[in-house]
Amino acid sequence: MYDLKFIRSHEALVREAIARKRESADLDRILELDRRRRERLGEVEAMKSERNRRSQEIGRAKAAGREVDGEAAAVRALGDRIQALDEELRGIDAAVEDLLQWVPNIPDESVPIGDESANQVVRAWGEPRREEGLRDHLELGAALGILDISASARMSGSGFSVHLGAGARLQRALIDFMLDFHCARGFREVRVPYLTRAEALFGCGQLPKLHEDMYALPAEELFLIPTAEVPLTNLHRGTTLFEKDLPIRLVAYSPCFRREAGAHGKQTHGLVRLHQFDKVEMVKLVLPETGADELESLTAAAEGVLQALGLPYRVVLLATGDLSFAAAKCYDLELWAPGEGRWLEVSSCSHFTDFQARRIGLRYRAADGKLRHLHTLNGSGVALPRLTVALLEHYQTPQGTVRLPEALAPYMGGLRELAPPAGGAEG
RNA sequence: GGAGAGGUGGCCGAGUGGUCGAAGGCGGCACAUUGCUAAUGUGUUGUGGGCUCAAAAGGCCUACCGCGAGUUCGAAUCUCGCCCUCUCCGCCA
Repeated sequence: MYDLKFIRSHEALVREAIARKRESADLDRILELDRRRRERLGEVEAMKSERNRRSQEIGRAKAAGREVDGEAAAVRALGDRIQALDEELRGIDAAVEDLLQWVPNIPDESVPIGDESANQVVRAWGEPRREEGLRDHLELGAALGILDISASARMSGSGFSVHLGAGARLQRALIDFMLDFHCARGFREVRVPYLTRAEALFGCGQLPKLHEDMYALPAEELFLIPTAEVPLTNLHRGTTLFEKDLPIRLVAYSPCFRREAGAHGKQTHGLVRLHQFDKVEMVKLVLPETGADELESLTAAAEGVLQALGLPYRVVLLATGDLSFAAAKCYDLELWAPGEGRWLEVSSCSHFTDFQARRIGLRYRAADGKLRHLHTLNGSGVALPRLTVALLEHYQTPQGTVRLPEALAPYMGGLRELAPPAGGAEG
């Protein structure tokens, strides 16, 4: 969130950002309210100054034994007028606050302008399999006895999944593998709450915009997290860090909960879009001047996972219209899913500049002694269900088995291949 | 869930109606001094907002002692609500 001072002095930039991100923040109204606010503020502060001065005089007069009733009554009247003005001011502040929440982050200069069609594939890795007759993950999962979507549907409805046997272990193995992978590269493992308050979500920019996508527990005033980004980014909420403590690189596993309101359709079958899914998430808190580089290395970290698993992917630089509300720049990582015959987004690596830091109250004391907001970044490293889709579909063999990447062997108890259950027994 | 205690500046910790943005200490910074990255001395050191200034510096004003209301001429200090922490009891994976 930007403050009024910034918006006042960067009006054109903000106006452009709103348009390019296809947001609808009412900048004119904000600027008008800002003018009114400063006008009123000047008045009320002058009156407060007077009240303070006269109150002190009353104190001195009383100490000297003089009578003060008349003056006290006069100051009281002044106080009443202050109260009325303050109330008006509070109203203006609240209105401005409401409007400010809808002002999006400004896209970085390197971000292509336009809608989804302006997204740029910046690089690709690996050879996508494109033969005919490849099975999709649902067929493979059923044949191998490791995935049962209808079982989850019976108890929870659509948008959930049940993994069985080696399939369940595969999920656990992937989580462990990814956590180890990132920890070995300087990220600190964190275990986080899966329920947070609205403030934490607001800080990340999930609220107010994505309210409809959130699972809420009204009785507790808590929300199920849509991603571990929320607890990780809020880890140091409201504190002042020292420059020497930065960068802070965090990684956490968490389940993620999303209502995905209105998202049901043909491209969401199987594990492609779920209400609950597992994800390993990275978050960085960094110095502003290193933000751009940190985004590149963050993206590289997520790519590292995919490379270690030998899965073909491509990196997409999102255009302004596709960029999320709080992001200034974002790379999506997409895995090739041969059975689906399409690319699936498994990671989103974003640089939020100081947008989240302002909302969360994340500052650091710079070497020159000044307080500044730091920069936040996050990236999936990576999301499990679609990774599973790509893995099953990519490593399927003509024999109906699925080979497992060598990197997972230690996490699978040495198992190197998923095979259909023998004699119809359960896997 | 019940009973009690408490939340003050980067940290520790005083402060129960006025001159308190807040003693003292630690830490930080500057200078001085000492035969050296130690010790000592002196000074300095919060944040947000508004106005002023071409800008910066500076200056003036205002707000902030967990959060929000209230009492009062005047609130860190009194009252109410909320949040959080700690201790004891209960419950519990």
